[in-house]
Order: sequence, then C-alpha cells, then structure tokens
Amino acid sequence: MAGAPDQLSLVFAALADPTRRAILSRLRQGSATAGELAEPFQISRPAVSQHLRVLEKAGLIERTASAQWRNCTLRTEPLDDVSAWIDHHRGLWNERFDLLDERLRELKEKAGND
Amino acid sequence: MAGAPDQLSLVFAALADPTRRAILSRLRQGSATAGELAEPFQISRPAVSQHLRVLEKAGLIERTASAQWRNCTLRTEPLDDVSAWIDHHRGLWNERFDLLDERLRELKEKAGND
DNA sequence: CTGCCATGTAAGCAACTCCTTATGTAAGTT
DNA sequence: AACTTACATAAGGAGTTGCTTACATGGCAG
Repeated sequence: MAGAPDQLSLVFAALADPTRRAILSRLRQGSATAGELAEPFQISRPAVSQHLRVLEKAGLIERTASAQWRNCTLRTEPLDDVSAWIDHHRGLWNERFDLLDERLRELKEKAGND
Repeated sequence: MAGAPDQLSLVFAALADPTRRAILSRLRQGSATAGELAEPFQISRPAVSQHLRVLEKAGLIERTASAQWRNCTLRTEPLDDVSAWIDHHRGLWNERFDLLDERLRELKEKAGND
C-alpha cells in the first residue's frame, strides 16, 4: 500500500524529470497533441504517454479528448504552491520579514518602557 | 550506468520527499546536528543519514564535521535555480521578457537588412 | 465493414528509492 | 585498555519509476 503522496510531493516529483520539464517548456508556447509532444524525443510514444499521466496527476497539464487527438494544456496553479514553498525557504520572506518583525517588537517594548 | 542527472533534477527530486522538506524547514531556524534532525521523525537514524546525503548532493545542505558531531546548515542557492525555472514557467517573466526578446530579434533582423 | 491513425493500457524488466538491521569509524569517558 | 556517543556505510528487501514491446480502443477514410 502506497498511501497517496501529498500534492506538493507529486509536483516536485513530476518536475524532477528532464523529459517532463521539456514537455512543460514546450507547452509554454501553447497546447499540443500527444504526438506533437512526443516528436522531439527519442523515447517511444507510450513512454511519453506515461509522462503525460504523471504531469496530469500533478495537476500540471490538462488533457482534453477531441476526436482521436488528445490536447494537452499547461496549468500553472501547482507552480504557485511550489513557488510559495520555495520562496518561504529561500529567506525572501524570512530573514527580512522576521527581522522586521523582531525590530518592530523591540520598538514596541521600548515605546512601552518610556 | 546511470548517467549523472543534472543539478536541477537532483534538487527537484530532493524536494519531492516530505521528510526531506521537513528537514529543510527545521534547518530554516538554524543549523543542527544529524541527531537533532532525526529526533522528530519515527524513522531510523541511518534513514535520516541517507536523506541528508541526498540533500547534500543536491547542494541544499552543507555538512561539516566537528568532533563526533555533524553540523548541517541550509544552503539556499539551489532554490534560486528552482525559483528561476518556476517563475519562468509561471508566466511571471514570460509574457513580458519573451515579448521583449522577440522584439529585440526583430530589430536586429531589420538592422541587418538595412 | 475494413483498414489506418492517434493514443492509451498492459505486461515485463532493469534501475532506483526508501526503509530496515548489522557493522564500521572516530572522538570522548572511565 | 574497554565503553559510550554520534554518526556513517553496507547489505538486503519491498515498492516505485521509466523504459520497452505488444495489444486494445475509438474516430475517420476508403
């Protein structure tokens, strides 16, 4: 039993593969069919299909069927979560806002003691 | 033969594990020894040790040995690369800088044709 | 209906991940 | 010296990933 991994882990895992990142890069220029996405790669179609499934599970693409073509479109919402996590741990927020917070508290105490 | 994965893939893969993300979160409050990092988790010490090695290979932590203690410190540089990739694919940059790029290329061509 | 085309699914395999227990290794303690 | 502490590494196993080939599905063209 696997015990489904959380969404953030799914997204990070999806992005850990260069082929999948290349697929996403490609989709940045607009949606494409599975065949178009497979073309630039040396790997087989089923392999690409499996990559697409991983990306879909991570919420990074959306697949809509029209006739025998599957259209893939980029979805960037999961990247917002990733971005939030990353920024939180880069200290863009922190070491600045935490210090600011502390500074404010100091000033408050000082003002209180006057 | 594995064929060493690129650094960005290493970082994404390292971040795909909740335990490792928790370790990084913990390190945000300052450096810690391997033992301190292992304590909050139910898994064995060797398991934590292996997680630390993955994080080290990804460049996300630095381990320095002093006596029999291994001190782990957070390194955020790899997160900058991740952040750049993410932002690039979120369309924060894009729709602005790609257009600028294209515009520059147009101007260049025009200048060449003169 | 028959056959092609685009794609997904199934089965199988090598390689990797993540955990375990057992065994180093190096520094401090008695 | 023997013992403990703090960690790493080794070996092994269950589960997952990423690829392959072979087959199934479903729309379309003759």
